[in-house]
Amino acid sequence: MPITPRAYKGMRDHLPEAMRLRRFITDTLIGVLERYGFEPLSTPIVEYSDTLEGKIGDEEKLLYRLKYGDDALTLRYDQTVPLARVVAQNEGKLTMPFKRYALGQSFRGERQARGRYREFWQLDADIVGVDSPIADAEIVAVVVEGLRAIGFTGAKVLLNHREILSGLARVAGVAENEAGGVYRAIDKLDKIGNDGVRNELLKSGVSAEAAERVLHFVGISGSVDAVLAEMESVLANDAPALAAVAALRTICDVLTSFGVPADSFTISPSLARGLSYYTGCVFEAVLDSPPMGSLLGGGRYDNLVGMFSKRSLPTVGCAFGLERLFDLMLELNMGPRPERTIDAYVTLFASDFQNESLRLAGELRAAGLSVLTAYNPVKIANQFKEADRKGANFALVLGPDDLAAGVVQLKDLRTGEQQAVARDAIVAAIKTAL
RNA sequence: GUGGCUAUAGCUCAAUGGCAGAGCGCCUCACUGUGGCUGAGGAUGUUGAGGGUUCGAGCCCCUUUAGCCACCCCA
Repeated sequence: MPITPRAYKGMRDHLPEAMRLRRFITDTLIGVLERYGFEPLSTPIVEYSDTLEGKIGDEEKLLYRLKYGDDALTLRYDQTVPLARVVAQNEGKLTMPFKRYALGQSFRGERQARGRYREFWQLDADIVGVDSPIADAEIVAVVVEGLRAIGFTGAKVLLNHREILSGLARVAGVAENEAGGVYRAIDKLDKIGNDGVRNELLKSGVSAEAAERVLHFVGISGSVDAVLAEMESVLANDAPALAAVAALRTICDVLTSFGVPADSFTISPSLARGLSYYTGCVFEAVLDSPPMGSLLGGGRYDNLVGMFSKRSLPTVGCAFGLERLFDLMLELNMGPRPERTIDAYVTLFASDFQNESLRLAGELRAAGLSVLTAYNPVKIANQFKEADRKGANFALVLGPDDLAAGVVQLKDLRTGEQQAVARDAIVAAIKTAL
């Protein structure tokens, strides 16, 4: 009795057509990262459980646990904790600052929702071991450039800073234990509007007066310079928050120096992005048009990567979530058009001549072309049909007449034009016609 | 975690409780050395799974699985 074939819930197969788009996304992004000097890193999908435990609080029930003999193992749920482990384990071999990118899947047993899967691929980029705002700016630049390179030309990065939020809470007179509720509330500003945020603030116990101060602050808008200046005047007496404003100013200056377009980044006082482990700047990439939610996020977390190390390892990074980018690009019909990926399809005329055809295929492959051959000398029309469907640019025929004449029939499947090409000139003919 | 919606051919979807269909795709032929276009023909279903009501269930009821949407939460 055959069982019903099905992929495990929350996990997906990617057929060749989908994989071509996914490869386009990751190849393009990696190209950008390598221009910024990021180096590739790969770590195992499985870690000892004690490496991952205790890092994400009550989310631990989402972890996939494995047992192999006496080994307690866990599938990684992100690529940041493994980064911390590998950095600590190889301190002598890595020169700081360490700029690495890592492409791979992570696993969380979450209930499925739009854009959220139990197996998800991310391309993480982090700069470890330096607290310079230049590093923050590099990460933001990579995000802008990367998103635009894969086709999100309207992508924009919203910037804020953890210490500015803390300073806001202090200046507005919000009790320390209410600050979390404030961050959660203001992060929804775009979604629920001013009144919605006010309700949430009051509901979480913030005084009406403090709520109004918070609302005024998150309403600050305008050019980068104007927003930063206004923030400074509101935060006038809060030294850590003022330092954070200065850091944001430097980041924006550096972005401008890098040539990052001014319309691709802005300061957003309402951006909170969770709170968990960010310690410095935080950012989020959004789409202006069409208006979509967050594309990806990132920021500075100075206490995370050093957790297995004696040294302090300030880190800034981001993670391109492949699932979200992929789903969006499919939905918006983005990405390169399906293209022909096979250079040549060599037909088999008859078993008697198949060695000649296969020898020809071998020569084409040796010349660097991607080549398919027929496997059975079925009716030639069907072989042409298959060549077309597989996306071959050319179909080649070596029949008895051609062998006698010392030629190969070369048909361009894109134009329908066919010519007889001398057997020893065939590689050159294909290469020039490609 | 809460609430709602959906599941029918490979795909997108129809079908008053009464013979399971269409479009696209697929296969064959027109065309025994030439794909796409056109025309003619053909195949395809345990109606997600399990149970129940009924003379009779794709349709109604229960259970289950999976997916989608909103909320919650959030790397």
